[in-house]
Amino acid sequence: MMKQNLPVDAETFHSTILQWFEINGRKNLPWQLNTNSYTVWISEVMLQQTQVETVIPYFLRFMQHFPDVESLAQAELDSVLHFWSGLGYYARGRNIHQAAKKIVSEFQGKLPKDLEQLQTLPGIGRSTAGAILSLGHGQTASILDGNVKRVLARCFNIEGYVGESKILKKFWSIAVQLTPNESCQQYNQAMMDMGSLVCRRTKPLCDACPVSDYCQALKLNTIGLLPTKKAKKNKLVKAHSFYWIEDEQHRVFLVKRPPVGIWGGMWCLPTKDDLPFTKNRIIENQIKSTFKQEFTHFSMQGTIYNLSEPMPAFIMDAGEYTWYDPVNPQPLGLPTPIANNIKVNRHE
DNA sequence: AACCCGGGGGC
DNA sequence: GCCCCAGGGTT
Repeated sequence: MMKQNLPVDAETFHSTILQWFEINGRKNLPWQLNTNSYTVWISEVMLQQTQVETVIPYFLRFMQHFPDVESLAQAELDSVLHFWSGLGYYARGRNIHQAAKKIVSEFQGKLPKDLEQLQTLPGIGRSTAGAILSLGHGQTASILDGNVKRVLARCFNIEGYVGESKILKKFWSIAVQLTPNESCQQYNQAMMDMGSLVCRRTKPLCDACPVSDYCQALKLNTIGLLPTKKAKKNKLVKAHSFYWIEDEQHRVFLVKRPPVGIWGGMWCLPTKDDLPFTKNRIIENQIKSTFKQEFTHFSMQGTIYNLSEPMPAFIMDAGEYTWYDPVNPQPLGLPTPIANNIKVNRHE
């Protein structure tokens, strides 16, 4: 892996971090008492997407009922998920149960002491494997959780979203270079504590930071920009056509949309799907109006076409429909852009 | 309401 | 290898 020149001497960095940890680090969390690879594993998986304070009671209950790998492996999945209930990301609970069975059947009931073997267990990736090795087995191994990423991003001014594989490799490269052979356990714990207690996502406590002297982001005033956020995904713009059909009383033809999917169950101007016969009858200059509606995953560019020809009889075979009087409207659910356009375009 | 978080899984 | 997903907490 490409070596990068770090703007700080690694040993100086370690001793500063460890010194801070002695005084300020977390040392009395439930999984830090009687620590073993099993407690590290369970707590680290719980901590993957959940904060320390939330995890504590779950961890204690879990340990009471599943004190070791064997008890977990023998448990019913329902029981495991029961004690996971409320933590979220229930795949973690399923994974932990599956992994326990595998540990019993393939690893003699003991968590492997090898990075690659650990990662064959469901729910254990590179960072969690590193945590189990360093915190649980006292070995030298690197970790890279969200807190460590934040500390590294700022301290070494690493730009780029960590979701990109290129950037992730860069983070791992630096994390590995900084991982000390001495006191690796304390160092890893210290980096996580630093990230969550000092180098916080918002309102970081730079005055209390042990490495503020080396912090590139502090020097460059980029703390607030790092770590780089996920780029706003440019949404797909989808063009949708709607058709405006009026009867003699200037009522507008609406159809009820399918119960699921976008605007499920709402009343809407008909689309091509509702009026397949429209295909050859649309004349471009008959556009009545256009609108744009933003959704989470896409933007809808809507075009409403006039369709003033006499209604073919077979339209009555269409799905659920109604004639909607915009002046004295029925109490129906209409999507906002459709309702707005009907209001604007209604015949007075 | 937007954003965050490690790993799994589909493609 | 890339992208999306899960869900409760924080801001």
